[in-house]
Amino acid sequence: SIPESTVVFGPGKSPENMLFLRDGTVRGQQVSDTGREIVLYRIHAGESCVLTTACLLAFEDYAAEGVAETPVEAAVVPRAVFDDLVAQSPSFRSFVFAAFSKRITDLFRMVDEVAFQRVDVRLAHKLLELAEGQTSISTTHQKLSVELGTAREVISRQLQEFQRRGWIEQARGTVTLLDTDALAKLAA
Amino acid sequence: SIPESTVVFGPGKSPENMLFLRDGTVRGQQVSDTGREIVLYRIHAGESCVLTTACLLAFEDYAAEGVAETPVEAAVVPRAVFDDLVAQSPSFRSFVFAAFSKRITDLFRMVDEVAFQRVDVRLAHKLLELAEGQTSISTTHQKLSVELGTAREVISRQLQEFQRRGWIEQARGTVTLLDTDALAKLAA
DNA sequence: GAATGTAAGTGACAATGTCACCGACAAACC
DNA sequence: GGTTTGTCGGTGACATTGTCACTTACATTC
Repeated sequence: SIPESTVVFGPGKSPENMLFLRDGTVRGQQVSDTGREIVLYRIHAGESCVLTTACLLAFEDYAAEGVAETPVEAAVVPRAVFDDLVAQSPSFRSFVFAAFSKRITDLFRMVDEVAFQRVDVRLAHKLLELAEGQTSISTTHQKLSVELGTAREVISRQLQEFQRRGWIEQARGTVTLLDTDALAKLAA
Repeated sequence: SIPESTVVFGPGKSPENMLFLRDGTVRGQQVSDTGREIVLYRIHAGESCVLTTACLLAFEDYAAEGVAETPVEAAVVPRAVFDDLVAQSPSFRSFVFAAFSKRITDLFRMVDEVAFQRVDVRLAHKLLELAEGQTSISTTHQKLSVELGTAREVISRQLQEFQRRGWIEQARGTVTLLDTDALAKLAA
């Protein structure tokens, strides 16, 4: 069991064991020299934290970290056991390779978004994603800027523009979606 | 044997077999909806093309492609053989996992660069990388812009600025490095 | 020598990032 | 109650980068 906000892996914190999440969410993010941050991916229950952990073991000097976003329940698997499982269980093998594949394709998508997508489109997309069908989102401009890897001011301006158009309403710490259709149209 | 410029994998071209490069280079790149492109990584002799290939098999709808940058010699390994090798050979396993790790950490770096690094810094870095100790580089502004995932005009302006400072000289299709120290200092 | 295609230059403008602030709100504290 | 403190969000000026619509220069082919 891991409490919320624990740093699962990160600079100077390479775990010997592999984690398989049974419950909760781990957020993988990166901090740049300039102080800006970006969320790279999330690992949910049923998925493995192995991959990036393993990767970062191989290339130490890396400024990425994994943070428990909720309280987390995880199965701890020693490296030797992991290796045995990969050797002996075809289904475990395909699980591991699928996890690697997902991670890599997600990162492809990430590069594409950051390099080529407009911020307003990405923000609309992220709002709909965070809302999960609800109309109200509890978050700050700062947190949204980290999700997209941009600056807080940029988020503030974009949200103002969305508000001006009547698509959302804002209060301190919350965003309320008024016109999800319009947002979805922009996101597409 | 594969001739230069062959598309090794890409949209609508998912190979059944895995490739292990014996000679040559394969470039992995991505084309966005807007028409802009970016080079994601390169695979050299001794490395495996398996990974992204395998990944893209799992998630078809993806606009990434691999192109032979030089004539390529590669060993073709059927999936079943690959699976056997992973199960039976610890050294093959570690080779494969190391390759996955490298790919993922490279993509981390890529996201970081695209999201947070200035173009002039990235360009200086790329010029030094492409020069490989030589002083002359054969490339076009267009190709450099694809390397960095930016627009040609941006490269043209930056190179002009470098030239104005006496760091480089330009001719149609070539860039000559005059002051590598200055470039290295900017890149750092 | 003329036509063609690629490479590179240019200026205007839009979008995004950076900086240095300010004010508004909420919780905690006296 | 009033005050302090910290977080949250707003703002304007400016730098950097991206986009568009061209033009000019060079090299190859005909």
